[in-house]
Amino acid sequence: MTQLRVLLVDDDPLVRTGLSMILASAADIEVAGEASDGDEAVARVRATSPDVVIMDIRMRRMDGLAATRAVTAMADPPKVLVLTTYDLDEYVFDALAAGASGFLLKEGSPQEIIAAVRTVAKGDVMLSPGTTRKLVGHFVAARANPRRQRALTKLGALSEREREVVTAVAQGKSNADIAGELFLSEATVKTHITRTFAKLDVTNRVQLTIFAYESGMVTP
Amino acid sequence: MTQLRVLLVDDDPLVRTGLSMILASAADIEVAGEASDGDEAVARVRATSPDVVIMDIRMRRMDGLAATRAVTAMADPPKVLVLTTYDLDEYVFDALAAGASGFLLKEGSPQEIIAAVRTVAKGDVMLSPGTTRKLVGHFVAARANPRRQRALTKLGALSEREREVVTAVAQGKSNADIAGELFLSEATVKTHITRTFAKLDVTNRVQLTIFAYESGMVTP
DNA sequence: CAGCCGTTACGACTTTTGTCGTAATCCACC
DNA sequence: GGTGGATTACGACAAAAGTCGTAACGGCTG
Repeated sequence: MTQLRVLLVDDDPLVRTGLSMILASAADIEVAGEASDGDEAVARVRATSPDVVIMDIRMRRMDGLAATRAVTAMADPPKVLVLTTYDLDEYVFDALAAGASGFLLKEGSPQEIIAAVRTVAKGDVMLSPGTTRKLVGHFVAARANPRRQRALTKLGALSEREREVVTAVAQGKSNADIAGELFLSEATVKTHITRTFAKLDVTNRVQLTIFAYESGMVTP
Repeated sequence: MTQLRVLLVDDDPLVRTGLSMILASAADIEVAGEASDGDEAVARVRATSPDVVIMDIRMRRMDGLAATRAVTAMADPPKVLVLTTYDLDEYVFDALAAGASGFLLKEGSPQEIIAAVRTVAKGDVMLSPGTTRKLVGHFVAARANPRRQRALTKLGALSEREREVVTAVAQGKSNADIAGELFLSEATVKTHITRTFAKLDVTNRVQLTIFAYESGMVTP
């Protein structure tokens, strides 16, 4: 097994030194380089292709988020471990979206830091308990929200044909479009639509579209 | 610190015995009871109010998901640790939505099982690396999808007024409604809307609504 | 300061959407 | 075997949405 090569990116030399010393104590980890801002980080990644990048989120010049995006967009990208001061930072979700594999609290113990590097290196995600909870919360909220539940029960009231029509409406199609697609007259399409208005308790096709989105019938 | 009281729910007595023996080896954990199906589980929770319920997901009678929902809906609910055979089971997300705090693989080591109980007992979420990755993947997919990105750039082209109008449209309001709300004539509202059609590259208000949802301007 | 662009504003006209009354068809249940 | 409810179907009419031409106003720039 070869060494895990790590690139440190932080505009504070002290932080870099600290991390460097901590990582040096792990036999399987090697510091492959350092950078003090985002632009430099991208260049160093290109030059040294490390396994893991430890990236401060707040930096001058290109910020950590942009740098994370840039780095993870490269071919055969390294894993990015984001360095934050506070857990539950608002940046956390943005960082995940930017391609980060995990977070490192600046006050983390040496063991935690080393463990985090190993975790992301092997392809796992390293989240704090709080972040995980928040992520689950997001997910659950999106799926369990009461409006969605109500929407789902109503959905059962629709016939097959009506569901087809609703789906088409929710894609922004005109009645004429839908009629052509389903081989109906426009008049019939309208009947179907009006019936769904009553069943779903809405008054126009925009509200029908909103319903379709809330129920998960169609998705963004 | 008092003992962590655990209720075991599995229709296989052997599994219950195994778990019971493993948990007995932890000084801070005590098995408060056992149940062999969902209905019984709900009754035992009510009777013994445990801190943690270890719940098999596949059971006769009331299944584990329904039981999880029932249990977490109670007042001062216990944490539910779901017992699954395979990681990345499809049930995983349903279980989270049902209120589970974590998952336990049936092949987990005794230490892992004990650690999981302690983790959920203190309010943290216990996910396997694979599940966490999947969850993050979901989240990232929802936020980083290219359509959303395109939508966001177009959003910048709208004036303040236009954004107000679009938001109102995407809530299913009629032009007359919007005119009243913003103190405009209906004609003016129409002008604004038509202008946004051009800017956002859509042809009717349903598509405008779809845009608003995709861009995150309004959410379900 | 004149000219220009973008925003806000309006009304007349056209097109699309939505309502209503009506009817044929199918299926379940008496 | 028929009766009633749900589904699918249509057209005529009313209402809303959308188009177009036009114009006032503010700010910015040459």
